[in-house]
Amino acid sequence: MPGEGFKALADPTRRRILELLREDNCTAGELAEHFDISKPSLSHHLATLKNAGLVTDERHGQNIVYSLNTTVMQDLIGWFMGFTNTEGDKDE
Amino acid sequence: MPGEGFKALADPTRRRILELLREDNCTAGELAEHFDISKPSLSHHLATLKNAGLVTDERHGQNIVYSLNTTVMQDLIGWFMGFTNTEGDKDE
DNA sequence: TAGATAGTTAGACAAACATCTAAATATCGA
DNA sequence: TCGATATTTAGATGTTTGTCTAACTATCTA
Repeated sequence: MPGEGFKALADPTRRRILELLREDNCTAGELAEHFDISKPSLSHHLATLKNAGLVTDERHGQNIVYSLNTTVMQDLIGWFMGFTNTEGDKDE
Repeated sequence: MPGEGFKALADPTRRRILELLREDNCTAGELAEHFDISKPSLSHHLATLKNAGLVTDERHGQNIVYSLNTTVMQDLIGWFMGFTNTEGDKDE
């Protein structure tokens, strides 16, 4: 189930988008200013992130505002946490 | 720099390999028993994980034993941790 | 309602990826 | 050294991905 999330994180542009949204919610246009790719390409990345559940979008007039979905982020962190403390996990 | 790590995690077979190695070190052959893909395909996945620094390998006679490199795993976790506690990060 | 602005959808294309079979390398045991 | 076993490397192939331009949809403003 979290497979889409991991795939979404594989691209550096998408990771950077998440980092920007961590600071503050942004419109698609504001996000676009940070990258050297076309708006359709950025839109495609946003759709990938949305599909993975990592971001949500909401229209405000002409703009569409994107926000981080921390819940899904937490799920991914949960997977990673299984790899910390491996010593204690074993029956030893 | 952690880009290779994230790309390596994008594939479900590779994530499963990491989960298996979390339990115990394995030879390439032992790992292969858990998957329905050819040995060369598995070897390719292992090379990807090795290239990302997520696993290390060591030859023991005829076998090559793979182990998790928890250090690089921790680096990835570090990236995720930046997404927890976002409220406290802001100047508010 | 017409024009401008914000953003997405459609379609094409090259690069990257996962997979396979066949062949090569490395080690062990007789 | 020869044959068997473990694994990787090479080369080919179909699929997925990231990118683009062109066209479309939605909203605002005059």
